[in-house]
Amino acid sequence: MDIRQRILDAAKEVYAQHGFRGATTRLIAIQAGVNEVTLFRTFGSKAALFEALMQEHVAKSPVPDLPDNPVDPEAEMTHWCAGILTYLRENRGLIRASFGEIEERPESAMSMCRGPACAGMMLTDYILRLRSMGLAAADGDIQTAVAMFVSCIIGDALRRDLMPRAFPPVDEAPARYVRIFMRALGVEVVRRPSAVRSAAGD
Amino acid sequence: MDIRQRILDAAKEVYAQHGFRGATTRLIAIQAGVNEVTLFRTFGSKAALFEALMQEHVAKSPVPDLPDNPVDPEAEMTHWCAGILTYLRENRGLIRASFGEIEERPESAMSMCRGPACAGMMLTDYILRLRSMGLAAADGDIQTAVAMFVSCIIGDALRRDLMPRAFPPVDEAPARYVRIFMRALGVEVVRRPSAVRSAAGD
DNA sequence: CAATGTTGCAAGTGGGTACTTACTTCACGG
DNA sequence: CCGTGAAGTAAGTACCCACTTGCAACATTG
Repeated sequence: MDIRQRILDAAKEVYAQHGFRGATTRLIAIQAGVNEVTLFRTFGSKAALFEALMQEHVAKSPVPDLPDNPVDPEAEMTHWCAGILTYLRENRGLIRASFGEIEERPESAMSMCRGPACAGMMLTDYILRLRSMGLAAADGDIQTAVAMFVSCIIGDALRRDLMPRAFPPVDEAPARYVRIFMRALGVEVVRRPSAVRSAAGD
Repeated sequence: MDIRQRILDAAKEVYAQHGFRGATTRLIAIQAGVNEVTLFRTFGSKAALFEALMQEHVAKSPVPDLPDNPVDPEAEMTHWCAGILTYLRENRGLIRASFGEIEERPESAMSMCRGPACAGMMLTDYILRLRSMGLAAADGDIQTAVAMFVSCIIGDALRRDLMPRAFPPVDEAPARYVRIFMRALGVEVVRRPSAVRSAAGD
């Protein structure tokens, strides 16, 4: 594989585990299987390496999307939620480390926020569509409900390993979160023959 | 003030801003207004100092409580929520830094989790009391709703400064969160002459 | 085969960090 | 007024870190 990419991957892993200060160029080089000097020849400095790392992360953060024409809101939101959860869990270490260094390196934390911010806007739009179709209550506090939902997903991804008993089982979590969210906003459960089977147990 | 306490306070502040590695004994000593040698004479080592810091933090984390006999659930939960939010916001830096270093220093992150875990249990008990009084729906998924609520509060406290537009206004937040939470669990709004005025705007 | 470019290796530089040692200063109580 | 203990000061030790330099090994290409 490309040496540049190998170093970036190594940096990501080491940074997630040890933070910026703890991610020494030596550790990164060892993890990447290259010489430390090669690291400096490729990126110039540790700061430049991490700038490249953050750029790469923002460039390839895949937020799944919600359909423009809702058919089965529960199934659609559950699938969407599961996708985001998976992504956040895979990058758990990176996100946690970045948040922990907000005060010293705000840019990297900002990079991590772009995904959630985007997800929140997508969900808001989706609920507005549901409402205009008469599938959601007219008096729901959408902004707050969405904020809660997004925080909930982030919280699950970042804190589940610390306090596992505080969360519903991994495989049921997305469906359960969506259920609560729907009830809070008065979104009706649509029953149609073609609908994907509900993933939520009861 | 006691020199020991001054060092502890300084360590807390510097740690919140720079993390464990960044919180050098030199910085802490300057912040505390004492000589670096005094720090070592008092605590022995940097590690011991931070152990003491975490112990102190756990010892004095004030989780407000919910009444045993609910009268006005909305007002009571709103007040409780506001209390927790205030506490979490005051310790935002400390909590974020600890979470960021989970991989390297799990104990400190664990210390930070005791508060939220406790809060979740209190809220669960409270809702069960409401349900037994017939004030909450019998079919609500309490565990999940509580998990969402706790994540939501933590998310607000830790991420509001990063993405302020994603949250309801600070002064309205507790009331709004509680409203959504109540609706999700089918908790009825009680109207009594003696009840505290609802803090939630609509 | 020769020139070139990429990588590894060994060593070093300057600065920071945790922690120590030896000495001084100073307030306080007998 | 003298002894004691708590605090400051100065200097040093051993180590780690980002980053540099000079050179050797090797593959690619003309």
